[in-house]
Amino acid sequence: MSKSKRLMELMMTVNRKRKFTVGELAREFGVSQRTILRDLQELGELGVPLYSEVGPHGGYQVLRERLLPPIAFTEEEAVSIFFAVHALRHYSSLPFETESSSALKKFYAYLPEDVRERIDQMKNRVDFVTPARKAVSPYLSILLDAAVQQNVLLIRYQAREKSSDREIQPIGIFTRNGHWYCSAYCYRSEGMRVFRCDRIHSAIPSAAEALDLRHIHLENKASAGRKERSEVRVFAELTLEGAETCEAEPWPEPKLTRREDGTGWLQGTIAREDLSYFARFFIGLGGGATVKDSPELLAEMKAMLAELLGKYS
Amino acid sequence: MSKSKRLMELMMTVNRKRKFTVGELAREFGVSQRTILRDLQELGELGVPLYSEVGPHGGYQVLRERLLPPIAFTEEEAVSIFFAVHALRHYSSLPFETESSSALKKFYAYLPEDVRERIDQMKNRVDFVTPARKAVSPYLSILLDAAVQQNVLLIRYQAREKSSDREIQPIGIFTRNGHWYCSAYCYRSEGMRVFRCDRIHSAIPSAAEALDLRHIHLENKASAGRKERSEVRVFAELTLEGAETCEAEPWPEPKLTRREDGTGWLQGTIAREDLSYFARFFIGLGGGATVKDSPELLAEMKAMLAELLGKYS
DNA sequence: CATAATAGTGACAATTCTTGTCATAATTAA
DNA sequence: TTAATTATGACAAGAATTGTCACTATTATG
Repeated sequence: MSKSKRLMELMMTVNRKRKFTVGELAREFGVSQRTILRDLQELGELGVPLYSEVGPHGGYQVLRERLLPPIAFTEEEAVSIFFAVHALRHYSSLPFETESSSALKKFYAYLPEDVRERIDQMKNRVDFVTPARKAVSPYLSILLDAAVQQNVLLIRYQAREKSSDREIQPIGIFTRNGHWYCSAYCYRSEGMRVFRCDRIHSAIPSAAEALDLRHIHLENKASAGRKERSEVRVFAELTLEGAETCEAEPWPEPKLTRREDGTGWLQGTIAREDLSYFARFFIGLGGGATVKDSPELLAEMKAMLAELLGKYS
Repeated sequence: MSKSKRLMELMMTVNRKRKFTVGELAREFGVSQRTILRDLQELGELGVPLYSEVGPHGGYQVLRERLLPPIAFTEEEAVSIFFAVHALRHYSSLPFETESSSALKKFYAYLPEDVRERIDQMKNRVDFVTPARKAVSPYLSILLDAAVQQNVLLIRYQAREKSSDREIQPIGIFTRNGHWYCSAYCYRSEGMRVFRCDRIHSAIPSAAEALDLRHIHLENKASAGRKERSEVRVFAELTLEGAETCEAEPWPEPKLTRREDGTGWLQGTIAREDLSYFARFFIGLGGGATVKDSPELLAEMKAMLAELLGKYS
């Protein structure tokens, strides 16, 4: 094998393994240790961040940076990647150490000129908008780590006026409409809950024993067992416009069903404590929704409407 | 320069230029043509898809696939890129030839094992949600092309019940909350308008002469001149919750201002034709907003509230 | 402390690779 | 036809690569 080829393969091998020794590579490539040493030095000069330690259990390591081997991307693929990463700029908080802008710069810098030109032309003409929120969520990576490792956290959570401490076991985090949320099993309410991450004002590891919830994740969390609680039925008829607005809502319940013509209905049960939330939601739909059920919800809505009407008279 | 280094740089150079000749490279690298020829053959053996044609205006070309040269990404950067591209899967329509999933596969396949493991662990625990819409927007790439090239399109647009034909000159497209929108200068209303792309039922090139709107793009379109139309003032006091909801809204007007404590106010002017939209919006804010101005808006809101109250009595 | 496992250096000679040069084909657009 | 291209082969000078050997230095472990 020629030296050039060996160097390329060495680069890949070295990136694949986190740690390795000179002898190991020498055997693998069928050359002498001396040669590998020389090769490694050359790789270092070419920019691969190598670090070595002598002694038993010593050896070479590639530092935090990994060289991504040459990947064949088509122009379209490169454009997709660019805009996907570009879209992340709207987020004020991310669960990773916001390295996305440096990644984007590198990626952009290495693209062929003509693809770069195409991107430049498109940059101000395509956008993936996310509402820019001022609220930051400093605990995203802690929550995510806890979800991955299935640890229990003790959080201080600010709900409306009052703040409370609770132990939660995160299932995952997600962002919607500019806010970050954390799905978690809440030990206080003994069920799955969704917390808005910018309302979590502290998060520390808890000593509590974790439940085995490894099989539950963001895709299937709806099926997680929940404690019985006071629930009320909901049924609402929707116009086309009303149905479209509901489509954008994240809740698993009540469920939206749509007819051929675009209209539809919402049906399901909600927690009694969410009554006022849904009352306001349906009022916000205006003529787009006609709530038929339940009486409690209708009563809440009427009260709210009367109050508003009073306010503006 | 050693051969290995030259080969690496050659790979990058070759990917940057679309077309090149042997003599060109020989001059650039300061070696003989014979050497470059040998190098190119070696690059070919290493997987770079080279293609050559003899004769005048012949030369070498890199085929459709471009090799992205080895880029040093940190682990965090690679993770960011992965999740950014991963998030695109929520979109049913994209303005590029949806190559994002193949890009993702390649990218994933080439990552070092341990980063891949980390991603696997996080995959079901982080998500960037976008409401899944059923409506598709088949004209996205046509609209985008028109925006880039500043062409005029004749579209058939379905607004509420009636559909109409209009000539527009697209400024750009953007997605929010699961819908795609197109900002464009509308020749019929002689001003900037935003169209929902899934309501565009045809789009063909128009013979009309394009205006010079090259300086206008998504970031600054608000400043584009608009036709005089009947406007009404808006002023509303907002609680913290109300302000947060407003923050997520896309309109440039009325403007949101926030105080230290999180509360704030909305102030500005809106088109008279949007009155009922805003009336409903403010009603949806419930106690979160107290509208103070203008009388027309208040009247509209009162009427709407009364109607809703009547509906549920 | 001794030992073994590591990395790291230097020198040298044998070998292999690389490079430029020259000669020559083949192809093709203009 | 001509000029601009790629393409190939041969050869010799020179440069680079490689393995070997002999060292040194560092450090975890028993």
